[in-house]
Amino acid sequence: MKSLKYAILGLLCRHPMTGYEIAKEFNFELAEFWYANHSQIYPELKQLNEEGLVNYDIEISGEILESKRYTITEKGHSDFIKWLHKDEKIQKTPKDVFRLRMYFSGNLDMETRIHLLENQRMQHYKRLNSLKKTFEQYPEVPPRNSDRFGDFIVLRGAIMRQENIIAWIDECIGYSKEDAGE
Amino acid sequence: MKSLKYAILGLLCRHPMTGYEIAKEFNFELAEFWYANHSQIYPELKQLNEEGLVNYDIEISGEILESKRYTITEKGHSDFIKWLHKDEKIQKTPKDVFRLRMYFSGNLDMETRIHLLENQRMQHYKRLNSLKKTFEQYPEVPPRNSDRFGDFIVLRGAIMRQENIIAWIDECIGYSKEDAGE
DNA sequence: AATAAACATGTATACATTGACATGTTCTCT
DNA sequence: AGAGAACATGTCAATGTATACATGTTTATT
Repeated sequence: MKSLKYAILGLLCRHPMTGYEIAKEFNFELAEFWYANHSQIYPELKQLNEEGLVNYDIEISGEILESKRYTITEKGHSDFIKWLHKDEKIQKTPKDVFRLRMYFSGNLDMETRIHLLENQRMQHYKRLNSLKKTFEQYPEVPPRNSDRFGDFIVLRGAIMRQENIIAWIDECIGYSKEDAGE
Repeated sequence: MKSLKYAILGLLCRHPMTGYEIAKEFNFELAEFWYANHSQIYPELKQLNEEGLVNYDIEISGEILESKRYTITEKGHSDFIKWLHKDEKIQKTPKDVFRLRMYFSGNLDMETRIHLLENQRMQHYKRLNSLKKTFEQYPEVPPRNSDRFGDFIVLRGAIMRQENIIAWIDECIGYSKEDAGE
């Protein structure tokens, strides 16, 4: 696996970053498909440094506050590129607690079932809108070789995924309401 | 979270099962949204038994081969129903290694990028077809209160998800090929 | 001047998950 | 009669992840 390793190396390919900045990326922009807390990132950076895949320079803010700005090494870069080229089996479909609930929804009365579905729908809808807002930053498809192209297609994928979940929930609500009067 | 606990209790709500049978479910039918190995299931069943949520009877096959058939207790049932009723925040969007790759695809030449996309597409397409095959078992929507209704909507969701991933990959291929001649 | 938010880095504990180790029985097919 | 698949249950070690613990500085706001 070791995907975190490559997620970090990939970011450092773009430009040098501190652990703090990487953690921020993993909790905002990238969060649509990857995330990690700083408690995972700092030890990982330490290890990558020991393996010679990254170096760092210490920067001082103000009087004494230190931060380590990590730079990818040549070895780190080639490791990353190698990983990026690998053909991959599609991953196991992700665990989904809500689908697990719906799988067992025969144990719920129709009212509760619809309530749960509509609650999820509402939340996914909000999320979709916030993604669409972000998407407005791209009035056109960015150049295919820029970093922004990667950002763009992944964001587009997140929107499509979100719309699809909502469509599924709508279908479920529809099925549940069908002949509900009988 | 302890979702595994409720996944198991939910199955046992339907009818008594052995650990082996539960493991099979988690690696076939349910695998579209949940899975676990037997190495996780057996200890979990042991604990559920200690908590008084399940009981078991020992069955003998042949001469000596023992299997434990687990039954849900009243406490187990009410615990499960309580969990099933809970409103939930939507879960974090799942990690996705392929999207991570595509996020960094600016580092790949166009040929490799399209190759990776088409490879994923092919695999997802196969998966979609096998889901559709399973779906043929449902010529109509099962009764809303049957267990099969849960199976049905979750399978429908899996198909929609799969179609959506393929649509996204097609978009990505389209964007990548656009003005590729320049 | 005080407070809160953001910057900055780390460790520790608990839990979840995977894959291997470990052992044996029963059934089905050839 | 033998082989292989399926049945059946468990443990262990390593890895991955989440949450909390721990400590402090700098910047922006009031």
